[in-house]
Order: sequence, then C-alpha cells, then structure tokens
Amino acid sequence: MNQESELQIFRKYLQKKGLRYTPEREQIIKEIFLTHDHFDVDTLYLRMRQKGLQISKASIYRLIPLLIEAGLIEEVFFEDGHMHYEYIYGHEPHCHLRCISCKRIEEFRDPHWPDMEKMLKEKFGYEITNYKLEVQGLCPACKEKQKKE
Amino acid sequence: MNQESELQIFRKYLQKKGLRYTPEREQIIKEIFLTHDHFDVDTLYLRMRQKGLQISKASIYRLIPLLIEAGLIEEVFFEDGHMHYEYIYGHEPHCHLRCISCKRIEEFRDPHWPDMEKMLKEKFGYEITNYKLEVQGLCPACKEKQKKE
DNA sequence: TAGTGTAATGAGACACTTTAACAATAATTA
DNA sequence: TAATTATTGTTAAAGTGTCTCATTACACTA
Ligand SMILES: [Zn+2]
Ligand SMILES: [Zn+2]
Ligand SMILES: [Zn+2]
Ligand SMILES: [Zn+2]
Repeated sequence: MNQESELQIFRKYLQKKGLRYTPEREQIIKEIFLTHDHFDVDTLYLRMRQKGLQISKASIYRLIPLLIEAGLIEEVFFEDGHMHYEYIYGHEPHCHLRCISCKRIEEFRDPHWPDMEKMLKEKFGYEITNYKLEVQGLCPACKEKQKKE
Repeated sequence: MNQESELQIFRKYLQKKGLRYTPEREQIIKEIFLTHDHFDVDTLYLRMRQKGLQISKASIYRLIPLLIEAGLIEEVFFEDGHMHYEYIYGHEPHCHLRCISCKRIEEFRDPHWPDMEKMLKEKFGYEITNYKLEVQGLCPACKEKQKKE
C-alpha cells in the first residue's frame, strides 16, 4: 500500500487553508525531501542556487512555518546562530545525541516515550503535539583525543 | 551540612582556568541566582539596570559560556529569536512541557533518564554531559478555548 | 615602588539571521 | 472582464550575539 507523498500532503494542507500551490514552493519542498540530512535555510538556499534554481531566501523562510504546521518538517536544534530543520514525514521519530566537540550527530529511538506521553497527559492534561530529546556528550573519538592531551 | 554556594563554585572554576573574579561577574551571578525563573540576556540586563547596576550587555554575554562550563546554568530553549537559560546548580534536574498557545511552562522529572543514559553510553560509547527533553502541547485551558471557537 | 604582562570592561561597530514592507505578478473568483 | 487575494523578489529593518578597541584593573616581578 502506497503512502501519500509529501507533495500530496502539502497540497491538501494548502487547500484547507486557502493557500496556493506554486512552482517555487514545489521546488523548495522537492529539494528538502531529496535527502534526510538536517538542513538550515542558508545551505538549502545555496544548494538550490547551485542547481540553477532561482528562489529567493524570503520564500524559503515563508514556507517553513507552513511545512511545520503541515507536519512535514520539524525544528531540530538551534546552533551556530540559526535554526536547523529536518523532514519528519515518512521517517521514524527519533532523538539526537550530539558530540559537543566535533558536532557529530547520532540518532536513536526513545523506547520510553509512549510511557512518558501517557504520564504527561494524565498529570498535566496537555494534548501533546511533539517532543524533542536532545542529548549532548563526548563521542568515543573525541574522548580518546582529549585523553592524550 | 552546607552545600557550596554558587559563588564559591564559580570562583574555583575561574581559578582553575586562570580567570579573574570581578565585581561585575559577581553582580551578574547574584542577579541570576536571585530567582529560579528562566531568563534571557536582555531581561536580565534590563532588570539589573532598573536596580541601578550598570553592567554592559557584552559582559553578560561573555559570562554565560563560563557559567555553563562551570555547570551553574544551562540553555533551556530557544524562543522568540533568542536563547533562554536557567540556573541548575542546587536544583533537581527537570524537563519542560510548554503550551504552544499561551507559552506556559510546566516542569517535570523524567524517571526514565537513568535507563536512557545507560543505554546511550553502551550503544554509542559517548560520555554524556547533559540532556534536554522538551515537550510541546496544548494546555487544558487553551484546549478548552480552542474547542469553543 | 615602578614596570610588565594578562585579563576584563564598556561602548560601539559589525555580521548574521529572520521578519516586514512594498510594488509587481499570478491565480482565483464574481 | 474586473476585482480580489495570495505570492514573489527586492529591499529595508529589526534583533541577537560577537568582535574590536581603547582603557582600566589586577597580578606578578624586578
Ligand atoms: Zn566528537
Ligand atoms: Zn534527525
Ligand atoms: Zn496554554
Ligand atoms: Zn526549568
């Protein structure tokens, strides 16, 4: 059974909101969904320019909140003065473990989340929309390097 | 038995690093440790000015990474275009549940963290330095309000 | 005490990210 | 067709955080 494509999802979302599906938006989304890498606005913009796609940065900035509200992408972390995103639709939810020294990122699943979610719902009465577990540490390589110094 | 004060901790840290303990730094730290509220640089700066303490913003910005490295404060979340911090020394580690509508924040303990930490150490070989679990959702009041619309 | 080197400060300039304003354009609706 | 609305690129603006620099404070030595 085929799952809906991200473009279909997005078109439905726009329709519901009375917004328009434009070539610019299509190009940006296609670029985002090309890889599962984490991305930021500037590198996405440069990547598109290198391919000859002429999209203004403002259009990317304007599209991002829509994609987030449509449930297609998510903020992952703020680093080096700007936000980093990744697409989530069609991917297992996961958490991030980052090396504070070399900035390497490992992804892992949190088996306890369903329990946590249940607990939070019961204790606080919140309707949970999303969660983010971000762990920092020193990767084995950097740990080794530090030991030698 | 008395626990070391945050100023003592900080002085030790500075000594170890060959840095200096100045009146400006003392004033900033005292202000931060006055309440457990989450804070950001700008409001801390204004709060100090209102009390007649003349500290430059640059000094606050320069102090923050030191306090983080000394284990006294921590980044909690990035919102409204800037980072928010809170002091952690002498406080139970906790996670944050935020209402996406009214921005209210609930704090809670994560009982699963010790298991998670163990798992991450074993699986990835990282030395974990800190973790941040941030949950978003709709608080009961905002849920009710939304229902009526 | 005087001299030297290092660190810290405040002020302002700067770089950078993100948002807003605007006029022009494209799509939609009446 | 005309009117309305959404979208775009460009440019300007806002805002955050960093850097530079001249000056000051401190620690150490001669
Ligand atoms: Zn590393
Ligand atoms: Zn990821
Ligand atoms: Zn709320
Ligand atoms: Zn807190």
